[in-house]
Amino acid sequence: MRKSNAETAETRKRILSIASGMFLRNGIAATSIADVMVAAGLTQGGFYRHFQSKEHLVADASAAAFEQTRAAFDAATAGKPPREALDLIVRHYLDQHRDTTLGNLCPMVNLASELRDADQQIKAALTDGYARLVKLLAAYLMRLDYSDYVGVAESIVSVLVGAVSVARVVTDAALSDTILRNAQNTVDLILRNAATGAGLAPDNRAAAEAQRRPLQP
Amino acid sequence: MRKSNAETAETRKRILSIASGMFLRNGIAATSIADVMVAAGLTQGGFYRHFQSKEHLVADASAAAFEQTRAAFDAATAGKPPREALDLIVRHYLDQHRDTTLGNLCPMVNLASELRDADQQIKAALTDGYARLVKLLAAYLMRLDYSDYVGVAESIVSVLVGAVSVARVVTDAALSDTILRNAQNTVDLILRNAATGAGLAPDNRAAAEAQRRPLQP
DNA sequence: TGTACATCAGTGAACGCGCGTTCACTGATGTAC
DNA sequence: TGTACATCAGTGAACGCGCGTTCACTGATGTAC
Repeated sequence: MRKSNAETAETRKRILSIASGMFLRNGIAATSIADVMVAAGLTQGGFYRHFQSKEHLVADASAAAFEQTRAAFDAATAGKPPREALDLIVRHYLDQHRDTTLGNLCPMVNLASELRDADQQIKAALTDGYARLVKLLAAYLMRLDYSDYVGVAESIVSVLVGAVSVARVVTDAALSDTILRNAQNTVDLILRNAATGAGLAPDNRAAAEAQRRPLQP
Repeated sequence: MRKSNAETAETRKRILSIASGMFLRNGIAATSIADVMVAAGLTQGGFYRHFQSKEHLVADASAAAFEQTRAAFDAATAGKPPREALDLIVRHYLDQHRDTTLGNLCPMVNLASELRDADQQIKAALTDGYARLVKLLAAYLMRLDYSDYVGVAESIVSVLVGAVSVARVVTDAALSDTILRNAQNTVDLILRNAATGAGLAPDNRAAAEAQRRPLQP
């Protein structure tokens, strides 16, 4: 029953994609290897022809999920003016709470606390994915002339991750909505008031200084 | 070997407190009933004299952890002027990343993704704890005359939760530090620029309007 | 191009382990008189 | 206050289950000649 090399590669990809979605939607501990393999139309024994262990799968699936999120944002915003692009990303990110499509689920929100004590390998994948996401935002912010564009990007991501995390755990749907709306307002406020390199309004000078705090306090 | 009623109540409290700390520090799935009971100086069989199930323990422990976080903030800030109190809370919250004392660990950060699909009972405990934390912040913000003080409090909590979540998962210590510093700056920026009811600087009028977006969009 | 052997994707059962939970039992505490 | 019985906190072993992983096996694919 050996499969051709092309088929094998595709099977691996299929397992990875299915696992990624199941991990994000249901959590890692709640998703067994057998669950994944059955969903992929295979039996659990075959898993180890493609991955060394569940941990390796988690690492690869996290990276894939991050890449998918990033790529979706990238595709949706390519060619758009930067401010509009940022708005789109923010809105899509906050939509995770309702729309649980694979492409719209970020591992940072959905797996963070479950992966807090995970392998270095797994955390490295998350770190890398996070850095890429920040980079994507930072590129737009740079074009909008923010002086500390990476810092602003990181701040925005913190707001997004925090809001969605909280919204997902809270039982009251109205409260979740409010939290997500407040997050959107906060991002707007950051974008309006963070320091830009050129054309600093006098009122923003102090904010600009604060934003530029030295790295070692 | 029956224990007196007073002793029994204290044993229950001890189990709860130990479990709370272990859940926050190591995660729920990684903490077994036996682990908790041994740490409490008992054997696992005795657990069920105090709690109906692990899920009940998780719900109670989450509530206890939230209450401890809130009480610690409350105690540390009582009597301080509101702006200073807010700064203290923010700094303490962000310190979770380094200082993993029980009183300094928030369930929202440390358990959120693990509890995403938990019992209604458990999520209700988290929702309640979150609401109390927001209320604490909102009380100070109200005294500082912010018009949407609850919204601003929720925004600040989102920033804090997000930043600590990300910082905990990222492998690069320097990156973690930067993220936490950016979060502090973001909170400062929010506090500087969110709309206040009285004495609105002309430059903040637009921000004030944006902040007051109607609840139903 | 064809042949012969090695490889290996996938199967399905089994293994071993840890975990939540149960249970019979013990003996000190609580309580009713 | 004292007595007699019921209660129940805590023990330690056992149960049952699900899970990650292993394994012997099958037969199609890859490869060396």
